[in-house]
Amino acid sequence: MGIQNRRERERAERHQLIIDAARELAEEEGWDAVTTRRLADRVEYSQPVLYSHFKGKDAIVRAVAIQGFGVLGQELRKARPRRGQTRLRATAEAYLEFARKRPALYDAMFVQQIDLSFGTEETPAELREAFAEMVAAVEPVVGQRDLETLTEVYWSTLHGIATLTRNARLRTGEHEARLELALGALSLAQQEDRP
Amino acid sequence: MGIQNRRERERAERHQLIIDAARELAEEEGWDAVTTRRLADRVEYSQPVLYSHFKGKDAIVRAVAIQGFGVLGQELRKARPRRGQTRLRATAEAYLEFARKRPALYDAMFVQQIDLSFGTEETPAELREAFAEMVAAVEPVVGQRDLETLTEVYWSTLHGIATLTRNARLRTGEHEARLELALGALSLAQQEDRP
DNA sequence: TCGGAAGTCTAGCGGTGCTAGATTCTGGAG
DNA sequence: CTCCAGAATCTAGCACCGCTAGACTTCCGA
Repeated sequence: MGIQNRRERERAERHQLIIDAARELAEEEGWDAVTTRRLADRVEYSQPVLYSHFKGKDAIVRAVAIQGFGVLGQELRKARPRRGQTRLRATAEAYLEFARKRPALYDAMFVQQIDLSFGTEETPAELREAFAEMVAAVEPVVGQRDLETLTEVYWSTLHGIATLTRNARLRTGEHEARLELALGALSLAQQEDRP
Repeated sequence: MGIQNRRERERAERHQLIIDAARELAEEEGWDAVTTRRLADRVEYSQPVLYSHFKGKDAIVRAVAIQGFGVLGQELRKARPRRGQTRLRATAEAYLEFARKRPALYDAMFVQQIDLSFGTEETPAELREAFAEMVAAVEPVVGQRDLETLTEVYWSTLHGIATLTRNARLRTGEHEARLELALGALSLAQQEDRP
């Protein structure tokens, strides 16, 4: 009994060890460098051990991505508006900073194909919670509009800025101006609604 | 002389044949299925022939992407506003339709890493022209704002919607509502500026 | 007619994700 | 303490990947 317990605990630890090693390797050298051989080397087990924990490489990336949503959720939760700053802006800045500072993690969450759908029953809690933070940020400016839809637009804008910036498709150095314009646009309707 | 001419012509035709075959294969089975072996099979030449035309596989994807921007530019140019529709909306709808109907092409342009930077001197004409169409769509609603920056925000929003929709990260069936909200937000400042 | 250049191919390198089957380790029964 | 079943782990290999050296074939011009 106790032995079984220890084994399960060790197994869970190794499971997490693999996920961490994959994330670290990706953050150091990009996802192209994350091969099953290098990953196995890093955790000091042979390749087949990976397959006793995950169905395949995709499942490992997927696990990294889900935990990435957990980290994103934390970052957004921590982002409290500074003096004179709206929550909409504080959250947006935190989101974009996350995308910029952890490109490999963001990649796993959004660029690598990992078959992770939102808004269905089996959506992991991490995803739901991160989305909830964005809903809360949008709520103060929603006005007459539909809250969830507006949040999706807000998120899309941030995601678009994040990815286009990364691919060098936007002018550099205009980051602040873009954010200003984007947030201004999303908020303005609120002012419109006031008499 | 005439012989040299014919050879160059044949070479150019084969160059385009390779690009078309790569695009078609990607559109049929996704970019994962585009291997140099299968591509060589399809154009009925051996692998090394590909390398006499392109530096490597990346260069082929890059060529597909650039021509993709050409197609996108055409689609946006064709998209004239219907009765009572703004150009901002007509262009947005054309953009999103392009992303939805040609996912593999859109992938090459934005998801596959192809080292294709915007806004520098060596930016291909196709990219510049597609961007110019978006600038023209945004111009009527720019108000006091900076035109290029607003276009980047517009583009980011569309790109975000396109990619998140594809990865099933947004609710299905709310497409129209999202677009309505997004375009409304981007346009509203214009009305604000009026006395 | 024939030599050389241009064009094209075969065969192979080191890598990939993944797995069958051999081997080692472990813990409880006798 | 010994032994063995089953769990845990590894070695070795498959079919495929991007890419290329070097052999071979084709064709033009002297």
